[in-house]
Amino acid sequence: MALKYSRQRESIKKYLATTKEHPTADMVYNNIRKQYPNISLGTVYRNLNLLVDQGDIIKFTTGDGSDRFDSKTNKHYHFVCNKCSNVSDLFMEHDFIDLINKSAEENFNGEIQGHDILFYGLCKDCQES
Amino acid sequence: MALKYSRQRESIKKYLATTKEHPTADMVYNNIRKQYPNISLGTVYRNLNLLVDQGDIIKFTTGDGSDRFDSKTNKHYHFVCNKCSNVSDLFMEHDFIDLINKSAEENFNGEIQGHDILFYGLCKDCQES
DNA sequence: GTCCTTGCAAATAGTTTGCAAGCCG
DNA sequence: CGGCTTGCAAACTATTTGCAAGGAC
Repeated sequence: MALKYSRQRESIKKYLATTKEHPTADMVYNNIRKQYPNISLGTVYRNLNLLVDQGDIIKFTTGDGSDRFDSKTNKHYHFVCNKCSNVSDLFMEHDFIDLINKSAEENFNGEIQGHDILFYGLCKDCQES
Repeated sequence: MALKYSRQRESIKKYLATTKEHPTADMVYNNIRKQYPNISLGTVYRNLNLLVDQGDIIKFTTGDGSDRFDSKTNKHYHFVCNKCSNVSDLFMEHDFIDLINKSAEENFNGEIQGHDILFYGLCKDCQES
C-alpha cells in the first residue's frame, strides 16, 4: 500500500494525464521510452496496474486484444471509430446513466450495480472524409 | 464462402445452441472433446471464427482475458456477476436501445452506429446466499 | 479429383513474474 | 539499512497459423 516515489511511475502518470488517445500498455511504453530509454515493458505494466489498483486511472478494453488506460476516472463511456479505430470519450448525464441501470434491473433477476458501454460508429474526422 | 460440412463444426454449433453459459473457446473445446476426443483447439478456434463471420454466433468479451461466444444473435446485453463471475443474458426493449444511441449522439461529435453494454452486479443465486 | 477441413505443433500477441541490482525514505 | 522498484529475461495465457493428411461433394 505504501508506494514509494519512482520517476518512471510519475512519468507514466503525467503522460496519461496529458494524452487524449487512450493508450495501450505498449503505446505508453513507447512514449515513456523517449524520456527513459531503459524503462522496461514489465515496469510499465506493473505501474499501470498499481495506478489502476489505487484508482488513479482506469483500465478498459475495446475487444481488440489489448487493454487501454484512461486517467479520466469520473464515470463516462468510450467510443471506437469503425474506420480509424481511434477511441474517444463520451460523457452522458448521470441521470441517464442511472436510468440505464434502473431499466436493466426491471429486465433482470438480480442486482445491477453498474455497467460499461462501448459505442461504435464514425468519428467526426472519418465522417468528413 | 462455400463452407463444407464438418461434424466438428456441427457439434460446436449444436453445443452453443443448447448451453446457457457463455463459453470461452477453451470451454467449448473441453465440451466437444467428450464426443470427439481428437478435436484440436485450433479447429475449435477456426470454427468459432467461421461461425462469427457467417453471423451464426456472436463473440464478445467481459474483459477477463478470453473471448466468449453466444448463439443468441438477436440484439441483447450481457451481465457478469461480481461474485461468481457467471455471465447471463439481459434483454431490453428495442426502443430503449435506440434511445441510448440517440442520447449518445446528442453528446458526441460523430455518428453513433451502435453499442454494447456489459452490466455487472449480483446474480439471483449470489444475492440469496 | 478438387479443395475445404482437420490435427498437430510451432508461432504470435499481450501480460505477468522471478530475480538480483538499484533507489527511496 | 529495509524494503519497494527496476531492468531483464523467462514464463504464461489466449489465439492464430503453416503444413501434410483426411473428408466432403
